[in-house]
Amino acid sequence: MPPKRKAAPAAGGASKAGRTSTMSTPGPATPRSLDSSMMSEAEEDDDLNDPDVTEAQKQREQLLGMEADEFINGWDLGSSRFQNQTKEAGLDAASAYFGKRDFSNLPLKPDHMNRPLWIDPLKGTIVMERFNPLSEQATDFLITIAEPKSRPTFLHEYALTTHSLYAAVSVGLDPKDIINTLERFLKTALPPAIRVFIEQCTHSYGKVKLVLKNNKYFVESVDADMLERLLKDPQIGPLRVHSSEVTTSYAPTMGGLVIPGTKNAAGVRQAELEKANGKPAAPGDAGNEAELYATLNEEDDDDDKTAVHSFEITDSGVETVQKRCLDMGFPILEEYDFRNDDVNANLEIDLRPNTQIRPYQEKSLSKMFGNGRAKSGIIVLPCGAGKTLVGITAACTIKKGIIVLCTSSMSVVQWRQEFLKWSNVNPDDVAIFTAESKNKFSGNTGVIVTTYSMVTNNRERSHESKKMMDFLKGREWGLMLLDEVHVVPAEVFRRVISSIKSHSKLGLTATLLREDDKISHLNFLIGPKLYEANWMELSQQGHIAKVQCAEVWCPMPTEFYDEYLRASSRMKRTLYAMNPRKFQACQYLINYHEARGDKIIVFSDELYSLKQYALKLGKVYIYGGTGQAERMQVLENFQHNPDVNTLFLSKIGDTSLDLPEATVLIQISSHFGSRRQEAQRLGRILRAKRRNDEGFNAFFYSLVSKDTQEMYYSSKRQAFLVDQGYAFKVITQLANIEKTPDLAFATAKERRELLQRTLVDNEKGGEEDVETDDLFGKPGRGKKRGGFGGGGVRRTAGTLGELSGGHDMAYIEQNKAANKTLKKKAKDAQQNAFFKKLAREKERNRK
DNA sequence: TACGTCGAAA
DNA sequence: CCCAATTCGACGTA
Repeated sequence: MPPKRKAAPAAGGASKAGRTSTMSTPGPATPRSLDSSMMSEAEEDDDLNDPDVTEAQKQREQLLGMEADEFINGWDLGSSRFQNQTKEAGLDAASAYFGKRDFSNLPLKPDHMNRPLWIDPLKGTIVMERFNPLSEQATDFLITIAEPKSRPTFLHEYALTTHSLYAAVSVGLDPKDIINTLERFLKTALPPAIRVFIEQCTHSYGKVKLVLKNNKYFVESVDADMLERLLKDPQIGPLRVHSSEVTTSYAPTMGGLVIPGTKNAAGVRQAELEKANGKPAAPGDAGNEAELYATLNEEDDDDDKTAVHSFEITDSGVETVQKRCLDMGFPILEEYDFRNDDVNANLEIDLRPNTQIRPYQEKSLSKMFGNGRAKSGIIVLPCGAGKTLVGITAACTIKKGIIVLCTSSMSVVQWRQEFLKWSNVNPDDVAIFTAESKNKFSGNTGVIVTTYSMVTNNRERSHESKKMMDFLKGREWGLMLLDEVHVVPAEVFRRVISSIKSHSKLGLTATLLREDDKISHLNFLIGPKLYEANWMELSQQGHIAKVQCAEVWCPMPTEFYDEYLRASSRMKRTLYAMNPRKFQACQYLINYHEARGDKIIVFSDELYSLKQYALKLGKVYIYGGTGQAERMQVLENFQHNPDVNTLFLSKIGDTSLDLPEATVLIQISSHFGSRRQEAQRLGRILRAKRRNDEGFNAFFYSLVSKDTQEMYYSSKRQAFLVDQGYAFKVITQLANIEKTPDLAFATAKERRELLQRTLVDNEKGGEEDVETDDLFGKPGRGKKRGGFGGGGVRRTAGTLGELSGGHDMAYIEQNKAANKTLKKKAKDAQQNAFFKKLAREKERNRK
């Protein structure tokens, strides 16, 4: 067996590089194989060039494997255990010069040039050279078996995790294929630790299933011993419903399943692949769907007469069982054999004719339905890439009762509309369950769209809601669609999973990121990540907009900086948001992009500065306190009124607004280092319709006050986008900014006033709202921080900034016509009217 | 409309 | 390494 032979040398490969590899760096080997600390003894006397695998070696491998398993499990999913080990092991003297990441002594295969992958011994990640001709194939393969960690232009990093491997098996790969293919693509030998890890992960896959029958959950397995073992488990055993017995039935047969909206191109690709490889590809060689189907259908045929044993568990025990099984190494699968479900009514739903889903949507769905059943799991697509359509297509495939969970009532409405738009479902069958409306569908099955909190809330609720909840809980759903699934691990939301029973769950999100560690809970709450799109690839293919990202560094005028240094953290926030240089930069960018005809959204997490900016620039804004009607009005105008091109938003815009299309995004205050927020905001401009225009770019600016905490946060926030392949330019000077018409705070005097007003307003709690331009009245709600009045008027040293400086480190070439503000008068008139209307509205709201 | 509860954020 | 305290927003109910 070739893999074994190759793997054996790899065991010692790195740690003994000096002896075995002709091209290794002399001296103590620095980069070890994956786990030098635990392998070194075992390997010490290996003859690595021995072509034969001896029995002893096999045993040793076995042993290593166990350790390896333990070891890799520790390293799996971001554990620092591995890093610690390598740290402890220490690095040799030479490596100090090369850094820890000198891997030059890893033995390369002779034809390594033709192989795109290698394994980073420090991180245990698989690294792919994107420029290698085989990288396309390798990518297909890797996204099937591993999780993408980082995908900038030239080097992609993937990590093998238990879940990614389970996912791989679930689409029909077997360990041999994974290992062989990996070997084929690797420049270096596959470390045995990884091979064993793969074998172990894949071995126990699919042994245990969770199925829903007659509104009851059953743990099911073809392996009676396995079930026995689970029943004896101290955690799982008690969760069994005692009246129930262990039952036996027969697994159903599979037929060919066609996901609606897909092209039947898989077969063609398969043929091409075989040609490219020069041999018939082994099943799963490159993650090709056709192969997967083929493999599975074979298996299914074998499965025909397999006995299945099962026992019932309590509803509340589901999560525990899932978690426990995962911990024990038998991840419990949820697969819904919806085509053979004749208990639940079929839903009359199909994609509208001529709806063609995009290749990556098809790919992600084929992961879900890869074996003819519906697997639970998560699909990660950037915003604007059509997550909704993926969900709807899944619904149209399953054709059973569908429940959709969203984060806000806005997106509830959105989802319903999308359902009506993309499918032929009867509008009466798509019901909404929110605070406003609590309708059931007319027929005996249908689609329910609701929010997490509606379903979660178990406090006193209105009679209507209660009835509705009973309804939701009392039936079996075919598919639970979880929008923005990254919110689910929250303690409250996870209750949804057990209270509403669904045969399958599909989580959708743009960013499977949280700043806490709860994201891994999704693996047992919902299922493995089935697919994650590559943002760069999608934007190259024109599915999402190309984005220019830039970070604009705005110096702080000295008087501001002085205040900043001695301010409380709260005030610091306000101060660096109110930095007049930042304001100018913002004004400049708005000016520039409005002249180009862009629609601009400005985000500020800091409410005070949000309002100040918006008022000073005469732009509309929305924040949490903005009434519903006003919001709609502002959004409406932003969308359709050619004279309202800039919209200021608080973090309300992150989740709970359905924003119209914008092409430019400016962040003036982005306080926390939340990668998710950054990504989500970027997503706001990805759906730009003009994206297919030649050379069209969307713009993403992050305004950062120099030498403040913001710099740090900013880099943290960007981490995710950088991993997605976005490059952030740093702009220190905006060309001809001083020529901006009506440039604000151009004089030192104005800046001092701004500073003082900022200090005063924020000190005494700001309920006396800003005198000037108070079009919107004071905030509708929200208690202000107390604090004693008296607004200390601070002394400021008026120094003049140097921004008007001579050299242009120009980023945007100033377009001559750019500064011609468009139809300024008409605009002013119209906007004034608009503002007045809003003011009236606000006034009315206040009463 | 105000209040309470809850989540996210580092 | 974990926690704290704070802020803003959403939502449901009264």
